[in-house]
Amino acid sequence: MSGVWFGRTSKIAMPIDKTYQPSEVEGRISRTWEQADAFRAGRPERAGAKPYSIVIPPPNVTGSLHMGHALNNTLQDILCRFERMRGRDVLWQPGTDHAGIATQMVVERQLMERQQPGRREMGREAFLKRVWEWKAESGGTIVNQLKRLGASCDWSRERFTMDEGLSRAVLKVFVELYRAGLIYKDKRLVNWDPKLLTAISDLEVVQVETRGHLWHLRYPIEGKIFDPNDPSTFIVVATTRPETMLGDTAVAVHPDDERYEKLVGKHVTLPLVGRKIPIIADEYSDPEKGSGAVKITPAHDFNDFEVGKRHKLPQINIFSVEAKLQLKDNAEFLDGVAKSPDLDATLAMHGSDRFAARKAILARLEDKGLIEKIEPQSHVVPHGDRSNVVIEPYLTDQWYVNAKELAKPAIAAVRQGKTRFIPKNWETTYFNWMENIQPWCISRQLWWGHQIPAWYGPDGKEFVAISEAEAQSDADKHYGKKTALKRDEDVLDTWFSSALWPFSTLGWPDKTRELDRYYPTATLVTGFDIIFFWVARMMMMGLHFEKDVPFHDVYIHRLVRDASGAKMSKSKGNVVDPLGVIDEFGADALRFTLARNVAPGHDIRLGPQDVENNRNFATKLWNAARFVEFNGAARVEGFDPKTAKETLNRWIAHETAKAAAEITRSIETYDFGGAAGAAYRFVWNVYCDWYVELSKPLLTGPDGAAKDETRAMAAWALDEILKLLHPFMPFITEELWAVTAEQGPQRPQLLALSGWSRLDGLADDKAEAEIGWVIELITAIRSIRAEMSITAAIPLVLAGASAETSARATRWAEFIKRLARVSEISSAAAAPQGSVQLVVRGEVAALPLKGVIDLAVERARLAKEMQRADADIARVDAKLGNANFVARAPEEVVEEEKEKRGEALGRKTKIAEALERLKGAV
RNA sequence: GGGCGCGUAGCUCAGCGGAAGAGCACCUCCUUGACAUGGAGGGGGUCACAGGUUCGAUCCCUGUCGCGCCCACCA
Repeated sequence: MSGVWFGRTSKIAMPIDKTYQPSEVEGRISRTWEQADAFRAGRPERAGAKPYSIVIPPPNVTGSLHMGHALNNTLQDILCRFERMRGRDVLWQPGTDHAGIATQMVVERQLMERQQPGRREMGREAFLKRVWEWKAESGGTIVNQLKRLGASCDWSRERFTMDEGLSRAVLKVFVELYRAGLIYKDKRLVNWDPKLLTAISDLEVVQVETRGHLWHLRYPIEGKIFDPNDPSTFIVVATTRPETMLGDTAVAVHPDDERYEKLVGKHVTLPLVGRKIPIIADEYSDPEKGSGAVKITPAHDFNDFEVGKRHKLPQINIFSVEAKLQLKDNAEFLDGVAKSPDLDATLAMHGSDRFAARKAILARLEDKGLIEKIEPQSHVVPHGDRSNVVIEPYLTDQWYVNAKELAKPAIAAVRQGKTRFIPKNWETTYFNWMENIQPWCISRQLWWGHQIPAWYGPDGKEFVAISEAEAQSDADKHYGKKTALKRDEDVLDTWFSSALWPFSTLGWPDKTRELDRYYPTATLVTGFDIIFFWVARMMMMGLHFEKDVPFHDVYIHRLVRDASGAKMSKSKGNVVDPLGVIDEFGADALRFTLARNVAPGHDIRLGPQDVENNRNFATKLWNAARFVEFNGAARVEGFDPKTAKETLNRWIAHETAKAAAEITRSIETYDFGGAAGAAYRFVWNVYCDWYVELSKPLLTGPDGAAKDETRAMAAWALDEILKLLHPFMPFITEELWAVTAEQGPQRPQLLALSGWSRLDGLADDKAEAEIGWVIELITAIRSIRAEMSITAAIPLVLAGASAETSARATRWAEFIKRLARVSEISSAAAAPQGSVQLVVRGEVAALPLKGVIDLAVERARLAKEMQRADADIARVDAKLGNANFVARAPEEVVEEEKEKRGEALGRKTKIAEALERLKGAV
């Protein structure tokens, strides 16, 4: 058996402190876990166990723990600890992501702040060295924070997307996909970030609703003399981006648009440039939009690019990489344009930023009467998710993955149920995206990342290989002589390596034992926001390279918001730091709050009030354990709850089994909120509120078999509670497990235990009926006491009670007296005059309060109850009187209604008698 | 424009075909030997609206209104 053995050697001081102090306990418990090495996958004692694996969504090395991480990892930890306790061989694979753009930005910012030479000044090699240094210093932060949360990852297997093994996987995947024709280089428009100076993928572009304008421009028709007052001398095009007009190479109208029929085939003279560009007919042009004629700028617009290809239009790039006008020495721009004063003025704008250029161009067009009108218009403008600048469609050479091809098996796998999403409706989202997937641009003009394994010969021919030596040898063969090669400078999209995570972390491309044992993984737990970025791509890569899905279940959770439902953001200043919450309330309270608040279809709100409440829950549990300890309720080796004789003990065993079943079922179905809620109710409302209270007379009473049994049962049920709660609240449960271990046989750590509660054969309806009656009776009496403000002890008379009830009353007399503050219990044929009469499970309990109670108030109370009984009877009668109901409803339902009728009638009779007797009292 | 989700107690949410639930908040009372980070009791809801299906609808279907998210779209 693994793990540290607790027992008399434990250093924990007894007795247990009055309140639970997470800050004192958590660090110590963490260390014992580490010593026990029980998070390690593949421990010898679990060699024969079924594996269960989860790969962590690798946080950015730049990151520090935020609430999203806290939620995500709490849920994974619940699953891992649960499965570990069920005896599975659990691998929770941890690691971090190199986060290309984010990390490069962080280090560049640091250089700037320290006024050190920038990236380009220091050069690639020195800069990368610097990033690695930064990683060595700061990269461990998030891992340590995850440990504070209690994440039971196999830390011995921690990986980094740029470590040696994973880099090897990346190389191999790239080369193999290249050779299979699934990775290729292409010159087309990409989303270009003019601030970060790199291409980004479609997914890294966020569309921002912006209030802008629609400018209607007049393009003079060739061969006519432009006259602002004569529409036949020009054609109007509408645009939101007038500055791109310098790169226009056509004007398109719809083929069926009669307004422009005669103009098709003619040319216009592009203002400010003087270029003659054709008026073409293309269905892309929408007669409903704008003027119905649209300017075509193939080098700066995705749609225009396609139109340009169809019509073999030239592509004129007018921007530099920084999105400044690049006109001088721009052969494409100058090609076929005659010198003119207008052109000179345009060339003078060379180097101006795109937004400045827009203003300047509009001013010049205005001067010339070339603006027909300006309409306000709101539209969406693409922004870079990292840089937050406007993204420019830009014509460059980039590497692409043929995602359409790779998506096919990934779609099929979900259709066939090999991978299922929880909640299921995310499958629709997945299909929608996968079925319309576009080529994935994977090259980035960055330095930090996996450099693309492509080398170029002097003629630009590419050689893709796993190593430079191999590429060189291919090149030498190709050229027939030793030829100097130049390596592609770009690196891969960070998500490229993340896509391999489920198998690269297990040692792929080597055929490792881990790969064999833990792939496919069981479950992926992640946020909906990275379904496309990550989940879909892991599906594609996993299926392609391992011929199997990377995970069977994908559990998708939503966002953590603040108490008022607002998204947490630095700018709003409403970010709740999980570490701060842990410091204040403990990791268990935070975890339990997150788990309890998870609700499918809803974001998770997290307020301090919730965490505090769950901290209180931890305290409650703590004190229950303290109570058990005070009363010498030590665990008894081999105690079998089935052998319990005391009804109370049989009842708590029954309730424990019920709770265990509910919690188990809920975790199995990923209903974390349900599981945590069931645990909460069982611990607080069943064990603490009733079992502990009802057990007091037994525990403080004289020694005897009943006392011994109750001690054993109290300890047993507490143990079960600790187990059931451990996945949610690992620290406090482990601590209490250790503390209670001091009073009884030695045992391994909770975490290492293979002993999840499977409590069969403990159901006991008889015990439930008896204790249920006791509880309801006590509750009813308390209610009357509170309502009537009675503080003194009062007698209880059971009126016309059955033999069974009388017997119960005798057995529970002491408990009822104590908990309901009853002075004595007697039986009578009928309730004494002037008493309050309570109907509890069909029996009348009378409180003789003549002189104490206000008879009018009591009459009103009974009348109200009578009304309720009448209403119940009427409702049931209406149903049973309905021939259709009796004929069509299922037999059980009809039977149930009849029983309800009987119950209600019985109740009514008792209440009527009570009222009658009350009259007599007056 | 396409898709998804949500409107249930003051707030956050369960329930999803057979008599409206929890936690918090609120009100009243209580320092009794586990716990005031506590205990006892209580008030509070035409389950968004309108139709339909059904013996029966908070629950299923259709529509309307409101809220949120995702994808696509710089004429």
